[in-house]
Formats: sequence, structure tokens, C-alpha cells
Amino acid sequence: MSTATDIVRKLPKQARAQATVEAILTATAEVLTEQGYEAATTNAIARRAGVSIGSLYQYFPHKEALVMALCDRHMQQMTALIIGEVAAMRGLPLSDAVRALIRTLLRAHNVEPKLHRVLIEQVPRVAGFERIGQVDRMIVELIRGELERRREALRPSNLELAGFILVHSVQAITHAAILDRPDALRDEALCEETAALVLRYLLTDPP
Amino acid sequence: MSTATDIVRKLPKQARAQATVEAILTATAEVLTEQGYEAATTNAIARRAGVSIGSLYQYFPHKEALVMALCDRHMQQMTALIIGEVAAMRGLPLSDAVRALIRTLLRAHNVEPKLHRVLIEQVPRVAGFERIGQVDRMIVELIRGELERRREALRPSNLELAGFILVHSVQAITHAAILDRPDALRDEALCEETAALVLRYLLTDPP
Amino acid sequence: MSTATDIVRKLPKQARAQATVEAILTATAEVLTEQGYEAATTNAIARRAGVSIGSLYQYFPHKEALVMALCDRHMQQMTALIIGEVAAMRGLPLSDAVRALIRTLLRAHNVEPKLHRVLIEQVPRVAGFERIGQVDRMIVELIRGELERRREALRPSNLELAGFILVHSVQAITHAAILDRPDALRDEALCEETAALVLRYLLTDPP
Amino acid sequence: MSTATDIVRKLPKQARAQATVEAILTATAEVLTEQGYEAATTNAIARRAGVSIGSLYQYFPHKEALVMALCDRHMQQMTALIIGEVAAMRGLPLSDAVRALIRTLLRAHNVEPKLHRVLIEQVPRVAGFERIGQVDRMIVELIRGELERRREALRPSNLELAGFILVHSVQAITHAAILDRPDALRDEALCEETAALVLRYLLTDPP
DNA sequence: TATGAATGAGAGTTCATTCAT
DNA sequence: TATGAATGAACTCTCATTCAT
Repeated sequence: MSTATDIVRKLPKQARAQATVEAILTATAEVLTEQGYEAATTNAIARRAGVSIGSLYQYFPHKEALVMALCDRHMQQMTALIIGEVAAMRGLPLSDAVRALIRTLLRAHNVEPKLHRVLIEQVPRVAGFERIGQVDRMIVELIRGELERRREALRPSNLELAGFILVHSVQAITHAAILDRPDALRDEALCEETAALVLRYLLTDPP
Repeated sequence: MSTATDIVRKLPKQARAQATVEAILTATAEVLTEQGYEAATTNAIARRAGVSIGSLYQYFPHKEALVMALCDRHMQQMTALIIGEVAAMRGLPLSDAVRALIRTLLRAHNVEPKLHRVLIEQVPRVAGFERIGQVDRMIVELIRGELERRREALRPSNLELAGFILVHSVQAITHAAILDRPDALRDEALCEETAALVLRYLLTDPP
Repeated sequence: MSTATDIVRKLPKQARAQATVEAILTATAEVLTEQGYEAATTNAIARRAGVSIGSLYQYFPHKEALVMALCDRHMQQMTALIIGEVAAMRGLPLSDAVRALIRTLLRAHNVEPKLHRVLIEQVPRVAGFERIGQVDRMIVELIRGELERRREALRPSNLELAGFILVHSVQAITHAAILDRPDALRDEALCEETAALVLRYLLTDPP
Repeated sequence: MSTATDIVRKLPKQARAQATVEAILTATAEVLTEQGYEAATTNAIARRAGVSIGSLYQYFPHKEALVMALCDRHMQQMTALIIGEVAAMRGLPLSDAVRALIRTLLRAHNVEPKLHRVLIEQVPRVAGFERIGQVDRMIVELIRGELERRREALRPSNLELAGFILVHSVQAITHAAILDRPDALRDEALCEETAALVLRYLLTDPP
């Protein structure tokens, strides 16, 4: 798996350079969300960042690297949020764990929802570009692990299949909710019903 | 592919043009699925279609129109399939109807799955370009209508929310299955478990 | 000097073909005046003429020939008008001849003034394309001849120079009047003053 | 009135850029005069300027802007010349003023006569493109004003019409002389006779 | 190091012209 | 002969990237 090293041309040691890199990434995110991928030219990004095009290329060898770095940054923000909250879920009863996970996912996708959408929908999936997918894959693993750990209590026998079904369901509901439903984060009914979907599927005698 | 000469009866003059349009649309689909949206230049498409760039522009005023036409064609294929099979579902008991719908959706998304993905993921969502979305919207309506019709028998009280949750779930499972699971179409377990997800969510006492 | 023969590919013998050629030339004039030279594509002209592009090229080997033929037609219309009226001028006293000439020129330029402008202003002056210029040159000769014939009565000694000055003056006034002054044709003052310009220049003691 | 700002895309800060803009404008003038408007493609102009096509478009957003900028530059050269010499004319007796004006116009049109012709004859008159016309309009105003100021001494009563006639006459003579008569500028007889045309028209008892 | 002028391959598109039917 | 589908060179313009200052 790649790290920042093959993406960023030179690890900036000085604070100023660090700030420049940040400015460029932020500008990229802004231009991307505001104007879409096609309008996001390197010159437009540099201008928005208040930086010369030359400087941009000092830190990112090509446009692809720039977008990849932004993906990474975005992912790390989401991942940090999820990882932090997942540990606490471990001991909880299944129903509570499911509710907590759903809420966490909603919160994670709410970080920069528009950027998330652009990254998923518009950025061309070039070689090994499935970076944003990593978050999803991490979530798959989380859920799989948890199902295995509690397999005794569960109705489905094929846990691989159950995981597949649940992950894609919850994922899709989360994405759609963040984008289409204004107050998704504070929508208790949404969380409850999504939890019901999951729990009624998993348990023979749902609560 | 057949040319005018293989066909016995003399074809009207428009036949040649019709064939050209077909060739261009097919080439568009091929280039799109094989090389992605960015690589799908009008010249590449014309070359693949074995047609001059001028001919392409004789039938499509600009690149966007070309992709839109392809979307329409693809959608019509999917829609035709769904519409045809949905009528039969009406009288069935809920559990059978759900299973039938899932199977139909899988079959519909299987028409040209790679093209479907490219159309959904990569084609820039320019002004009113959400054409492929129409199929999804049609499905939403189908499901909504069916839920209303059977609301007496259902556990959820907020049917709008229930519809939202189910549509996005089944949609996502269908998409992912077609793309990630070879043989999804003939995978009984997948259908059964997806049906279980839906039915257990909808019914207080699932079968 | 060229005749229609090197321009028109085949001399149409049948009335229908003759009508087609006319339709094409008329369409050319219309498109030219309504949309300008840049928009006047051969396909647009053929469509306007209600004729296939193939037919257009049956009668005109290339676009240039088409425009040249139109120039010729337009010129012949103007020339016919002028020639016809000039004979009568011969015997008149100078002041009457000048007035008559000015009126004739105004009338001649009024035949299709917009087409005239487009032909003069927009049609690229490619090799030997100065066709419309021929009318002007004919007028120069007319005036020169007349001046020579009456040189005794005239103030200027250098008649070549006097011709140059008068032709360009009257020409410019005529052009500008037709295009900028509605009703130029019926504007007595305009004719009178233009005549005054010429006569006062030519005669030592103007009337 | 427009300034360079809406025409030039980015105002060049470095001397190098300034030189590039100059080179492009000069090349435009050259290609235009040597090969005409149709042959003046942006690539041909860039090549002639010894500059990449990209550089051309860095400074001019489109071809039209390029030609407009050239018009402006040309006009400013002419205008500067005229404005400068006109002040001195004010106090002179009419006959001297007319002679001075004619000489000034000849000199002004002599700046880049071929370019002037191409600009007037071939450049398509797109929206607000009558830029070169502005010089002419300035001249109209000059002459009108002068006629008004001296109206007591003049024969014609309708000064609007007199202006119309004189402006177009002198304009046409000037244009034609510069283009057709090699030594127009030093041709005393030409100036004298043109002055005669004007003065004899204006004064009841010409000198 | 930071700047921004310069580059040029290549994209979308047009249109005079040809040619099979 | 008339048709109009097909052609492709050439045009305008963009944008990722380089490089002199």
C-alpha cells in the first residue's frame, strides 16, 4: 500500500512549504467540489491556492498525484473518525453496536460530503486509483470481524454473504442520506430504521 | 456485422445511415467500457466504429449528445426488461413479489454491466445528464407503489423512509453483485438472502 | 476576360437544369446577405436552394466558382441598367449629363444593395476575384471618356487626376447613400448636391 | 470605449511577455496583409511570431480578440497622428485648413495602408467590430464641427448633407490614393485638386 | 526557491468536396 | 442525373507540464 512518500515529491521540512502543500490540497478540494473534475485544471487550482503553477509542480509531480494526495487526506480524516469510535463498540450488545456503527458512518461521511461525492463519482478510476474505496474496504473488514465474533447469535449461516449484503446496504443508505436528506445526522428515525434493517436481518427473533 | 450486400432485398438509403449510427453507438459503448470516459475521444470512437470523424458529427452534434444517446439506448434496454416483468408481480404474495423483483433487477443490471458502471460513475453529470438515474427513479416508484398497496401488512409506519432504505439497499446490492460476484444471476443464495433482508425488514413476523 | 464557360461546369440545356442553377445562385445571394460570408457554407446554400449538395457540385466545380458566378450575375444586372441609360446621356449638356449619371449610379447600386455590400466587403479577394470591381472600372471608363470628349469646357487640365478624384468621390457617395440613407433614390437634395460637387469642380464658372 | 483590458487575457508583467504580445500582433498584421483574412489562422500567426500556439492563447482569449487588439493598435497609431495635427488647423483660413486636413489624412492612412485595407475590407464585421470605423467617425466629427464653426462663409445650407458628401469623398480619395498611387504622399497635384474639390464645393466664389 | 511565461500534443468540431447508389 | 452519406484535412482552443529567470 502506498504512503505519502511516492506521492509527494519532497517531504517539506519547512513550515512554509508545509503550508503551501496544505493550501494546494485545500484549493484542490474547493475547486473540485465547486466546479467539478473537468473544470479542475492545475492552473485553476494553483490560482485558487494563491500559489504559482511552478510551485504546485514542485510538490506534486503530476495532476494525478495531486488528486491522490487529496484522496488520502480525505480518507485519513474519515478513517481517523471511524477508528476512534469503533473501539468503544466492541463490548456492546449487538443492537447497540449496530446503532453506534450507523451513527459513526453517518458522521464519517458527513466530513466533506460534497468532496466525497466528487471523489467517488467524477475522479477517473485510473490505475490503482481506488483509494477512496479503502475506507469502504476497511468498513467491510470491521463488519466482517464483528459478525464472526458473534456468529453464534446470528441467523445467517453464510457470513461472507451476509457481510456483503449488509455492507453495501448500509453504505448506500449512508451515502444517499448524507447527500439527499438535509438533516440525516440528526434524524433519529433514519438511524432506527437502518438499525432495524440490519438487526432484523441478523437476528432470528429481533427485539 | 452485416452490410447492405448480404441482404437480399434492396435496403432503403437510410439503412446505411442507420447502420452508421448503430456502429457509432456501439463503438462508444466499447471505448467507454474498455478505456474509460477520459480516453473516449470522438476520434477514438469514430476510429473504433470504422467511420470518419465527419460521419460521427453528421449524426451527433457534439460529444455530449453522443453519450446521451448511448445512455438512452442503454436505459431503454434495461427499462424494457423491467417493465415487461413487473406486471406479472402484481398479484403475487409479498414474498414472491420481492423475490421476483430482485431477480428482475439483477437481470436488468446484467445487460451491459460494465457500461452501466461507466455511465454511472464516470460520465460527468452535466446539465440534466442524470439520465441513467431515471431507471433508478422508476424503480423507486415501483417499490413505493407496491408498499402503499400493501401497507396494512407491513411493519414500518413511515413508508417514505422504508422505501428510501430498501431502494438504496437493493440497488447497491444489485450493482455490487453484478460487478463483483461472477454468476450473481444464478446465485440462489444471494437472491434468497436479499429477499430475507427486505422481507424481515417489512414484516413483523417474517416467514 | 472570363465568361460563364469556365465557371459553369456544364451548360445546362434543359430548362430544369437551368432552373436549378438559378435556384442555387439565388440561394447563394440570400444566404450571403442574410448570414454573411462565413456562414455561407455550400451545404447551407444547397439546402436553401432545395437541392442536394451533389447537384450543386454538378453545376459549380467549387465554392469559388459559385461566388464568382453570383458576382457575374449581379454585375450583369447592374451593368445592363447602366449601359442602357448611358447612351441617352451623350448629347446632353454637362450639367444634365452629370445629374443623369448620378441618378443612374444610385439606381444601379440599389439593385441588391445588401448583396453588393457583402460581395464588396466580405468575399475574400482571391486571385482574379476583383469581378465586382469591373463595374467600377466600367464607370471609370465612362467618365473618362466623357471628360475627354468635353475637355475644352473643363477647368482641370490633368483629366486623369480629375477622373480619379471624381470617380472615387461619386462612387463613395453612392455606396454610402444606398446603405446609410433610406430613400437615397428619391432624395433630390442628395442628387443635387452631388451634382454640385462634380460640376463646381469641373467648371470654372459653375451655374 | 474599450481598453486593452477586455481584449488581452493577462496583462504581461515581464518584459519577455510584453515582447511576445508585440510579436503576436505584428505577426497578425503581417499574415493579414500578406495572405488575407482567410489564411490568417491562429497557428499561422503563432508560427510567424515565432511563438507557440499556447502563448498566443495565453494573451488573447480567441481569434476575434486578436484581430480586435490589432485594430485598436492600428487605430491608435492613426488617431494619434491625426489628433496631434488637427489642433494647429483651427485658426487657419479655410483653404489652408482644408489642405492641411487632406495632407494629414493622407499621412494617417499611410501608416500601414495594406493593413488598413485588410482590416476594412476583409475582417468580418462581427458584433461591435466596427472598430476601424471609429477613425472614420472621428473624422466625420472633425469635419462637421469645422463646417458648423464656419457656416457663415459657406455656400451649402444643409451642412449635414454637405458633411456626408465631403467626408465620403475625401475618405475615398485618400484610401484609393494610398493604395493605387505610389507617391500619393508627395503628390502636390493630388492634394491641390482634392482641396479644389472641397473648396469649390464649399465656397460660392472659390479662390 | 518561487515564479509565470512558454510549450505543444491533442481535443472537439467544421466544411468543401467525393462517390456509391 | 440526382442524392446525401461519407470523408478527412484543417481549424480553434485547452491544459498538463517544463524551464528560464
